Amino acid sequence: MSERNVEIVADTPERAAARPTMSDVARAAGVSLKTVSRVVNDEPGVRLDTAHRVQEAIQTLGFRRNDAARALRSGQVSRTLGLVIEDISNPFYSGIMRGVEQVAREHGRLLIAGSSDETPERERELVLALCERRVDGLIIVPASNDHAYLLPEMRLGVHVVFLDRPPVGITADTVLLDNQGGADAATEHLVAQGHRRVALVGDTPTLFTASERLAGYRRALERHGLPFDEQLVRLGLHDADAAARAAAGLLALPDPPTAIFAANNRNTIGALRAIAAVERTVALVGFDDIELAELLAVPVTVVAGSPLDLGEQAANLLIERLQGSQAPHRTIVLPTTLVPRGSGEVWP
Amino acid sequence: MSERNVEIVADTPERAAARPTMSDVARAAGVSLKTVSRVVNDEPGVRLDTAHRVQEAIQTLGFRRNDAARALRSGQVSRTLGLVIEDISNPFYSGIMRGVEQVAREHGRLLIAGSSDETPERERELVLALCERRVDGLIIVPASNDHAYLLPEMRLGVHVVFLDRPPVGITADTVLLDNQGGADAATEHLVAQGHRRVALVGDTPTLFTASERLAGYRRALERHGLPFDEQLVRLGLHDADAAARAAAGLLALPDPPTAIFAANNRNTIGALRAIAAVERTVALVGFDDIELAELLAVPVTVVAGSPLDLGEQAANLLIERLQGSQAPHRTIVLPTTLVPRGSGEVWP
DNA sequence: CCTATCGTTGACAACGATGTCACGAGCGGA
DNA sequence: TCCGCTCGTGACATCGTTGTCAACGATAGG
Repeated sequence: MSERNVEIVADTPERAAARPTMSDVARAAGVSLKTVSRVVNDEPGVRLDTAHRVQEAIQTLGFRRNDAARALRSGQVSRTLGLVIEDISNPFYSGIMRGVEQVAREHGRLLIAGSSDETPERERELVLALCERRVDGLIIVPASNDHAYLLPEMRLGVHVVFLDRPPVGITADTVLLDNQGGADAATEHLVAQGHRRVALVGDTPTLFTASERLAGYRRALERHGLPFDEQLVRLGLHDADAAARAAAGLLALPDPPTAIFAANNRNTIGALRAIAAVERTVALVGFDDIELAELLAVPVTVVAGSPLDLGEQAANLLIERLQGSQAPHRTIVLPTTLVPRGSGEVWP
Repeated sequence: MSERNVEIVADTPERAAARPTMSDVARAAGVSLKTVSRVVNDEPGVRLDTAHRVQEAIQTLGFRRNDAARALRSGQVSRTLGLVIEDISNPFYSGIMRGVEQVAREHGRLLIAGSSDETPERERELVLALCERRVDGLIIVPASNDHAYLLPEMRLGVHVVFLDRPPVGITADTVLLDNQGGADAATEHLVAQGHRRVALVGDTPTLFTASERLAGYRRALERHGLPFDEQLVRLGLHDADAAARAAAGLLALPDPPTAIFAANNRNTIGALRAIAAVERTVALVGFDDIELAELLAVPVTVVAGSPLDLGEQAANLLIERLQGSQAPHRTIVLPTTLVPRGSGEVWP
């Protein structure tokens, strides 16, 4: 038949050798399997020179403990936390992720993360995949509108902390922002500057955060005896483009608003674009901080919580549970801060 | 003060029960362990009604396959990719992460990620922890200046792809941006506008990306017969504040530059701040895109590659290896694009 | 001098899954 | 009737590690 055509290329990756196991190390060091295990795990009861010989064998063979076997044998500790967020590449969520990572690292754990893209099925898929991998615990920014599917998992010992939005249909540890308070403060700030027609640009009120912010907005208006004008409220805006169109619509009204409260970072960006496109000055306060806000043509005033804090608090709650805490479920509400930078302090 | 950090107490979490195993399911369904395994893995050779009974038992018991045991028994496939980047919360890197995640998902894999914080030790720590967890492969944005420590791992079958910067001391698949070309194009663009004194604000040239961009800058200057003026070159600037101070220094020179090339996103932000602080108009082109660039007082012109693409390409290379490709190591260089937005097209 | 104790080590089972192989029932063909 | 075949199923070894317990020599105590 045809000759084999051997191709020799410099730098071709080498064929994989077999990973050495503890037995291999034991043989090389002339000790028993168990002794190697003791050395690897810093257990007491190994003479120093024995330990030394084992260490050397580990080095030369390039041994690395097989975590799967370890996890299998000794209970289910994967030393891994699972994180499900909406979109890894959104700065708000990557900030959260950073906070979670920091705490995880302090406790010797790694992070498996995935984006749910705001779809319930993907959230479920991710969560179940994480459970199969036996993560020690889960932190979830919910996209789903029913978390009953988590009940069996939780009953079987998976600890879950909800972040940014509360779970639906079950109770669990939760970390939230003070959405109502923040929205109230933002609106209040605009009213205090003398604005009487304050518009709202927000996401769909089926989202917990969106409806809370809407409620805060209404609360502030009511407190000041201002009417809630449906014409000035645009909801269901999930991306910056939709928000920009909605804001443009607001500004084109016969009796347009003099100020806008944008209820999340994407809405703020949209509102900014719409405002930039008209001659008038229009006041703007956004919910969530945005990068470079202070370098914009008109620096943006925002109310914001710290994503890093959110992540850290959630991770801390989770770690407490992993350490055996049987305390009742808690909901932690983190404050928001008003950061005046200019856009909220203007008047037409 | 109003209440902050409100804690709302709800019900107490239940004590963990034991997770059911395949044996439990088998007992419940009145079949053997192996049959359950077949059902769970969609293997052929199970009668439909048997399969159905097993499915039911799985449902009622809340069985979830133990991935550790599975991985242990059947080779080392954790269906997980490891990603080591500098900082999860930096938009450039979270863009990369998103790209990697997308490809990983298409191939049924999850992502374990960690931040190296640009320190070699942390990179090593992370990489080794990931190897212990037997990730199928690694994608690394190197912080270390010597990757020989990876050789044993690679010999033992861990596939590694380097991203954004090449490895040092070993060869492996690598995905880079066209740093020189991009820097050249940025400088060229400024020179074409008539600028003769173009400054450079960059990171330390021990970083591969920084030195390449410096080289591109020099190349463009030389091509146009312009002198390389050391006074106009500020290096070693790793964060926005340092870059801002350096840029301010440049602008305070007796014969200041009329244009600045900022060699990464943090440098660009610093330069923007410095420019905003002086009366003069100063041209600016940045390397890497920045969010909201188009909404800034003067929209920023940049040369940029797509972080998403970077991540996707790297993940694709890795997946190919996992599927057994023995091809020689490749280095893929992705192009950058010049995006003129205004700041690069001004003249004092 | 004999036992009790200690420090060090190893033999062996077990974790929960998968791969191999063998078994019995049912069927068609000789 | 018997053989050979397929189909559905189960018994059992096995992956690499850790927990349990026993064995060993050395030392101390009675």
